[in-house]
Amino acid sequence: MSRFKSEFLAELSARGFIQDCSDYEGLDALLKSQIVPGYIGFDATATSLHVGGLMQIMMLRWLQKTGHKPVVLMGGGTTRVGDPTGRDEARPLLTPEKIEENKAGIRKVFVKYLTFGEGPTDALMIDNAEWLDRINYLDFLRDYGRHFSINRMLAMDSVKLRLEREQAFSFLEFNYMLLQSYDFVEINRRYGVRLQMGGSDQWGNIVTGVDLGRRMGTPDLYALISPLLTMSDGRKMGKSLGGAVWINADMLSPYEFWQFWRNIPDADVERFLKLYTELPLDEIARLGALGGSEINEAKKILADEATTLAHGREAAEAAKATAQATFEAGELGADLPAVTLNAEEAAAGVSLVQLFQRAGLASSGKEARRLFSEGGARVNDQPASDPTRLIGAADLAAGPLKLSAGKKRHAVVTL
RNA sequence: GGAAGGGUGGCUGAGCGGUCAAAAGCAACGGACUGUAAAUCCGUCGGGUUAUCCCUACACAGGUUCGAAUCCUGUCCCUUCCA
Repeated sequence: MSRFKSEFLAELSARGFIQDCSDYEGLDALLKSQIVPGYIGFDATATSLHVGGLMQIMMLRWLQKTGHKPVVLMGGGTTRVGDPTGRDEARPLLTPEKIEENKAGIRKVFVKYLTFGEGPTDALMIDNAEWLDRINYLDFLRDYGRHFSINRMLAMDSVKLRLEREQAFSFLEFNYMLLQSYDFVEINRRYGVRLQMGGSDQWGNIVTGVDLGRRMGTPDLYALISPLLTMSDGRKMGKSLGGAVWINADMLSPYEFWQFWRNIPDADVERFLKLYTELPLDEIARLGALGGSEINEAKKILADEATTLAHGREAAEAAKATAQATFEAGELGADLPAVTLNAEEAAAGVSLVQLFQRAGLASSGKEARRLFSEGGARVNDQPASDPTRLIGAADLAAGPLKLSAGKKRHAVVTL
C-alpha cells in the first residue's frame, strides 16, 4: 500500500504525519541504507511542552522505533535572542537560568517518549547555544551569508505573506531563517544528522538549511514536514478546558490529560489515534468506523494510549478509573483535583467561593459566584445556590465533598 | 534625521469630553439538547465574602475640566513613507 521502502516513511505516511518532503526517493533510500540521525528543534520558552508539539515528538519516536537516531535540538541559543514572531512587544527575555530550567523540564517530557543514551540509535539532546553563542558576525556573513539569496527568500511564502500583508518584519526575524539553516549544517557536521523534521510552518526554514548544506558541501540533507494540525472544529490543537494541555505531570495532572483526549470531537478520533497512539492501523480503522455513541469507546482507548505514552500505564489506568467513577458511576474518583482543609479551616469553615477557587474550578471569586448564579455549581451533585455557605468539619464527617463546575470539571474537598 | 498614523479587555477591533467596565466579532465559561462529541439556541464574560457599594483599567507620567479612553504637554514603544 505504500510507495515507500523504508519502514519509517511508510509508517509515517500511513499515519498522516507527512505533508511534504524535499526528496522522498532520496530520503527513502537513505533510510534503507543506514541509521539516519534526524532532528527537530524545540523552543525553550516554557518548562514543558504541550500537545501542540506532540506530533513532533511522535515523529522522533517513530524514527527511533524504526531503527534510526532521534536528535532533540533545544533552541537555547535562539531563545536567548527572544523569538520576535509574537507581536506583543513586552516579551521578557529569558535569563540563562530560566532557559536551563525550561530545558530540564522539557527533557523530562522527552525521556518518556525516547530512549536516551550512547548507543547508535539512542536519542540525543543538544542545544544550539553550543555553537550559536560563539558566532562571529563577520565570519558568519563571509562563510554563510554569501550563500543566502535574498531573491529566493523574498519569494518564500513565509516572507512573502508578511510583506504582502504589510506586517512588520524585522531583520532579526529575517535572520532566524539563516540561523536555523546554519543549525542544520552545523548539526550535520557535529552529529552526522541528515534529516530535519518539523511542522509545515517550518518548511521554508528547513529547506533553506538543505540548500545551505548543498552549498557548504555537506552530504545531502533532507527536509520532512508534518501538516499543521487543527481540530476538526478549527480550534488550535492543545487547548482545552481552561488552558494549555501540558505533557508534564506537574503542569497538568494525568487525569486532566486523559480528559483532554476523552473530549476530542468525533471527527478527530481516527486521525488522532493514528498520530498519537501506536495501535495497529487496522485496529484504528475499526475504532474509527464506530458510529454514534459507540465512538466513545474509541475515545477512551485514545485517552488510554496517549496517557500511557506520556505518563505510563499506571497513571493512565488511574485516570481512567477516576473518569469512570465520576462520570459513569457518579462517585468520587481518586485522581480528581483535591483541596485539603487544615484543622483551623475545618473548625472555622471555608466558604464555597473559596473552595471553588482553590480547587481550580474558578479563577476568581467573581467567577465562582457567577457559576453559582448560572446554576453550574454543584456540591455532591446537588445544585448549590449559596456561594457563601461555609464548609467545615461537620460537612466532611461523612467523607469527602465533591464540587462540580458544570458537567465536566470536578474536584474533592477533604480534611 | 524628517513627515504621517498608531498604542483600548485573552485576541481582533469600535469609541474620540459625560448615558464607558468600554460596541462588535473570536476565544472562554455556564445552561438547554446529546454521547463527558459536533452543530444549534440561551446566558455570562476586569476584581472585591453579591454590594444597585467599592477598587483597578483604555501605553506611561503629568495637566486642562464639575467630569477624560476621548482635549493638552512630556516620555516610551509600534507602523508607513522620505532621507
